Amino acid sequence: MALQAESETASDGYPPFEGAPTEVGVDRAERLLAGLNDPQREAVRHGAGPLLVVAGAGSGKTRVLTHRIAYLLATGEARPGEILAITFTNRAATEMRERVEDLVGGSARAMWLTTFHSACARMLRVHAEHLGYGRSFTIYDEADSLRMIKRCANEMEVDPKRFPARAIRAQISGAKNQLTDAAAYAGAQSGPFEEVVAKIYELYEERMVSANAMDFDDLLVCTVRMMEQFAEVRERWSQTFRHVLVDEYQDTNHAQYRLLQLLAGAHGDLMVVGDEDQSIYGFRHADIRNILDFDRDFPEAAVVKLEQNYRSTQTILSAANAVVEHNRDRRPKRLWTETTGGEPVQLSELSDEHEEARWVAGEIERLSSEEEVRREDIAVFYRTNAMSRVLEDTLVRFELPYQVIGGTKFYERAEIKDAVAYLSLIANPADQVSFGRVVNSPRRGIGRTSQARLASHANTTGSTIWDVAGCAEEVPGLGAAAIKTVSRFHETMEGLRARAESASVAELLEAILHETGYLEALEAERTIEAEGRTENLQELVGMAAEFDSNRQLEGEDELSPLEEFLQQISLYTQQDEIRDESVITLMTLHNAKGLEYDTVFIVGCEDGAFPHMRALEEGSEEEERRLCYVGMTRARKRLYMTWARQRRLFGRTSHNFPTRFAGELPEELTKRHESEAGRQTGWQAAGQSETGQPLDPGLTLELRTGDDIVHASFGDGVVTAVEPGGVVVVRFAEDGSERKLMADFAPIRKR
DNA sequence: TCTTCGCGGTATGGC
DNA sequence: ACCGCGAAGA
Repeated sequence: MALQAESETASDGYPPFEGAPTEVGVDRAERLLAGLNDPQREAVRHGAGPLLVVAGAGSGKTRVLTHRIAYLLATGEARPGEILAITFTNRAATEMRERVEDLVGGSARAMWLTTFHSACARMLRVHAEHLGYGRSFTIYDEADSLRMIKRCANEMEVDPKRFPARAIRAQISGAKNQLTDAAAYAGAQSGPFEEVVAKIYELYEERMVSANAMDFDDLLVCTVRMMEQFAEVRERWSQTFRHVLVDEYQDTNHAQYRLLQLLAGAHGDLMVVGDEDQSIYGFRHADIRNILDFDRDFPEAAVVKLEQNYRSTQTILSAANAVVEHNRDRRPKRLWTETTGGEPVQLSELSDEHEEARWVAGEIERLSSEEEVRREDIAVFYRTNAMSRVLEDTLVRFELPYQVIGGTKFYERAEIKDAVAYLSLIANPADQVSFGRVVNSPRRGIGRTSQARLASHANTTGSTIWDVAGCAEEVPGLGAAAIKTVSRFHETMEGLRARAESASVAELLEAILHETGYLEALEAERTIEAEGRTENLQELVGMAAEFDSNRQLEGEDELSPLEEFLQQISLYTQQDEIRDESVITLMTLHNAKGLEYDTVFIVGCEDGAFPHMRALEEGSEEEERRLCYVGMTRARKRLYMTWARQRRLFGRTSHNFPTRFAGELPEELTKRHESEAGRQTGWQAAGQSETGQPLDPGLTLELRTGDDIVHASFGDGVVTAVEPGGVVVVRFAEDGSERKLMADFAPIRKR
């Protein structure tokens, strides 16, 4: 087991080769198969046609993907430029590239080893004109797109209270991922909300084209549309990419599915790797049916199952299996490993989030001193980012170094967004949202009203916001002072734009920060926060400089350096964060996918938090369970799950019961632990009344508004509301507090 | 017309 | 804890 797991990251030791079908190549092909188990080998050697690899957690799927790529080259079935391998995150793409390079050397450069979104962006740059876009379109992140939605809603005089922009955006995003365009959506509308969305959808599309901007969904949707409408474009790419490989197929949505059909439909050389038990992106419109129905969509598809796990102990695997087997949407599958036994899964009950954090920190200290566990082999996972706060505070007090992956992202900081917006505006003068972001930042006295006039003039005349700013005196209603400042701003930006032709990205960025007065305004603030912002901006300049120097080496001709830099950072999020060595890692469960650690803590294992209430309301209990499965299977040797009876979140205290998934752990694989403080307060385990007798779940299900109940700890109360997901709201007589309880689990009784 | 201040509502997950 | 909004002051 150790042998294979270790060699995964190491080079296989062969010199690089260029994939010609020579005798040496054949020899190499054989050697590529040497370290693989039978199903892995079958997947790597698979001939032409569709292939589904159902790869359980830790079964070596990246190994199969990379070895298959190398194998295709070694046998001469593919040349490097014919390979398109798609992952979901940049992190996964980077890892794949490194490992392919280890196997085949420099020829990996000619391959597209990338994410769906950046592959689409790259293809769209080439053909943007087909869809009415310019090739230097800006990519809007969620916040940018939300701003645009708000503008549209405002313009349409939609009441933001009745129809929140976020809800509208979500609805439009959902439609796009189903490849439903504005016209089709309008035709199918069925209520006041949908009517509003239909109107805004149409205007939004229009405004996005005028701003020469695409949101994340557009990248996929536009690529699909382009290939559907222009046969020559489709043929060009499907002929280029004779071999398409997709990682994490269970997370594809409908648009991505359609894209793969268009790309690989003709030749059918499509290999998808995935695991329905790890499908955790339903909220992003991922469709688990894609993987479950793959062999129906592609009747001639071969299916290979990888069930041997090279990561975890049998105890951890059995526990994870036991949990996920409660799901219905899955193929029968059981992970196994050659190593038997292992430490039991430890389930700990703590009184509140502080005690939980102290307990985790204490256990980490104990592991480091008694068992010589290294800190970099330890990770703590939580369901929501907000839970990292208390953990961080506690780790600081314990003087345990840690890093947080995700959370507040570098690129979401206001000053970074401002700087990037300046760059975007220079690359794409039509970009209304970026213009709106920077025109009054630093403060120039161009407020809401003036901005609205500029935007409205641009929309009515059909010219770009940049050109409107260039002749501000023509804008109706704009005051004399505003005309002056806008013109000055336009002049400054024109100068910077001219500079962009020759300057490097870092030079341009520095010039922007100085000449627009941005840095000056920050310095004038004389606060600690402003200092931090300045440092962040310096960091960004440093990143640009690094980009510039790397680029001179690589040299890609399709895009200008500025455009490429912008594309990179708009499609890049926290996963490329510098991974610190020798510290404990904190992250959300979603972020944990694809990673592994010797020791894993999953904190906040409480019903309502995990599974999350919102998820339960949406009917995604199975997805939450998969998330649990993903978290558990990250652990190599030791797995801890903790829950807190009380937790303060967003200023409210919730009273909790352990996650339902804990109840699905086999007793013989679990070790339960309850804190001292826990015993003092005398609470009972979930699902039991004050007498220790389990409550009849059927009884609690019948609760209605107005029912009088008795709670084991809070005493008498009255049901004030019954919510979806088995939740009841109870107002207690003793202190007048209102609490949400899980009817099936709370120690309550009808009176 | 712009800015600042205080209020209330809202709060999963991430390319 | 954060944002957007309205009111009030400059």
